[in-house]
Amino acid sequence: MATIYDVAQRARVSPATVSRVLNGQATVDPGLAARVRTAVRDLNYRPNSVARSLRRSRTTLWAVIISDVGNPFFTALVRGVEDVGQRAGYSVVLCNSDEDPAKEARYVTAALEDRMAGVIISSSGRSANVNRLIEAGTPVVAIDRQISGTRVDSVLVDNEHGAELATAHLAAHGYRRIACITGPRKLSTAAQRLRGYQRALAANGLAAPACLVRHADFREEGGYAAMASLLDAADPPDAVFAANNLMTVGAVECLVDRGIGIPDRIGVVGFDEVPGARLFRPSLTTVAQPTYELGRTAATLLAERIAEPDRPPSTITLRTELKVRESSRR
Amino acid sequence: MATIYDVAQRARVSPATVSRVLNGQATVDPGLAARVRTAVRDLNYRPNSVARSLRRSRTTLWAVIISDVGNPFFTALVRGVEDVGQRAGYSVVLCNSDEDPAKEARYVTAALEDRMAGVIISSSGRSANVNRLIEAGTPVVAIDRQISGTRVDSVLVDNEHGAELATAHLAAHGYRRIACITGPRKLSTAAQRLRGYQRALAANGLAAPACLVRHADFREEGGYAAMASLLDAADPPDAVFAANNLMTVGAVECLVDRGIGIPDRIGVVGFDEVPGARLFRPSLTTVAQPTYELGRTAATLLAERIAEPDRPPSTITLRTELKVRESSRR
DNA sequence: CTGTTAGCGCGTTCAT
DNA sequence: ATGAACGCGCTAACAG
Repeated sequence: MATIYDVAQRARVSPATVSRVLNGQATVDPGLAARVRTAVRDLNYRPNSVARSLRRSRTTLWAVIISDVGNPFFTALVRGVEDVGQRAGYSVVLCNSDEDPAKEARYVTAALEDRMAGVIISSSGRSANVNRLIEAGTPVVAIDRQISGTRVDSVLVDNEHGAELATAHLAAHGYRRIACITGPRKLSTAAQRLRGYQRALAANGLAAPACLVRHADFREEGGYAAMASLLDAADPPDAVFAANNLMTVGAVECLVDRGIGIPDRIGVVGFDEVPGARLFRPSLTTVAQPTYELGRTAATLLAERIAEPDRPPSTITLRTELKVRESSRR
Repeated sequence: MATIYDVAQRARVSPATVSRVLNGQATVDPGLAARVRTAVRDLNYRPNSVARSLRRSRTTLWAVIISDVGNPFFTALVRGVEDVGQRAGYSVVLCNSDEDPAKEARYVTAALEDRMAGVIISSSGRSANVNRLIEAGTPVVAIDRQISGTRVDSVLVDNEHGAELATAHLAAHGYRRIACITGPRKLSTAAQRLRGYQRALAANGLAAPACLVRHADFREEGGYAAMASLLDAADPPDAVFAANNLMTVGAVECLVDRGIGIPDRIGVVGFDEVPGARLFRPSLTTVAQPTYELGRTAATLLAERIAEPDRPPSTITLRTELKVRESSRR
């Protein structure tokens, strides 16, 4: 593949002039510039961005580390990141950690070695990986999940408030034994949504026995198993709040399999919009998150931090919205 | 950030020795190797893979260019690519073209400039972009969609056969006016699935009037509109074969909105598994594709081509499977 | 087995 | 406004 020297030779100028024409910084004689552009076209020249990155000591790559590419929540988010990133001249490397801290660590290592311009991460728990990036001076933005004990730009949603609204809504519709299927203990989102649930119960004078709470894995299977376990308990619930989209699907599947009517025998509210929800009857009440916006915001924050590395970290919290549909009204 | 010279100085060896220890090619005196490893740890040294790539004239990045990150078909595929790629030492850059040839062209340019080690592409129609890659000597694998007029490694599924099975199945269950909602004319998958549909009709002695065929956009909205258009026609169908997953969802939504019973008034079969299908009653009959395997196979092929650039291109066709469920039996 | 040297392709001084 | 020379960090070739 042609190099800048080949172009220079063909255009009878120096490589420096070619570089100037291509990057449009300094002024170049129009005649020479035209010769250069012709030579570029003739040789089908593409600048080598590896050499460029080495010379400039910076790349145009962002890593987005998420825990599940199969979850529409994350793909919507990635789409938001990508749209903003591409506009700012960055390519996005999608890294799927599968909720596995070891895999996440490998991606962080790769981001470090590739000298990525920035990282957006929805971390699977511990702050160690994020700290490695910060120590190396790599711009980072935490998205969706909070990093405890580390000051870092973050884009979150009002998890506690959303969960509280969802639970209060169930209480307002006469449900009394409201269960909660939340996520892994280590994840901030799971903890915050559980807290919102508990606060709503307290505010409505309802008991919040531990036997109505399940910690699952934020996946469909986990939601199914948790729902089954709640139903098999001594005193089953009459409503359930599931703390993410896939677990909501699992829980509903379990109810359908057992022929338990929604919303009559059991009311259901899920956190985050559910894939395929439109096909399901009754339609599902959910706490909607601005997923695409989440990605856009994180990308914007990352671009700003790259431009201004020393400014203090900021946290942006986006609002959720309760979408009342049929699954929660009896 | 520390360089290989910093490490060499601290370990009192030459940079070349550090390189040898890190890459494990040549043999190095155990004592020196230990000193190097200590220095690496002390300085928290990370090799600069930009410099390495420049020196070696090759990178460890693959681009996967797909048309819709929001479609579970593509995310499953990407997951397969990524799993194989990571094992072979490659990171995967996910590029979402949104079915837009211009956006696809930009990603191809980026892949070229970044000297990516390889590209896996589900191209949105024309072969021009793929040809640019081939001319530049970049290893390419076409996935899901065939590239016409260009010899290139390809991983496809037996679209025509799958569509034929689906349509024949509807005919066998007594449906007589079977419609087809297929994709954009330019896409090989759309054309092949349409041909399979037509062949099955012919084999079963059924007419195949053009008024029963719709070309939509492979998205939910398109499926919905196409279904509506079929229902509003003079002589509506009693069954429909939808040529991809999202259009199936759209078509079913349309039927639900209009209160048209499935499978009694209209039988439904979709190509590719449908997101959220498990929640839907009646359950949907589909032509299942080995999506994850598709990705794995393409990645394997790409790795092989990188190792052996001059071997003749091969095409691998994976099998689909008809999953008979409730939506097609009356 | 180890060190010295050169160069991957580019952008950026510094002269002119 | 243009060109010559250097070096980003690394690894491969060669010498010792």
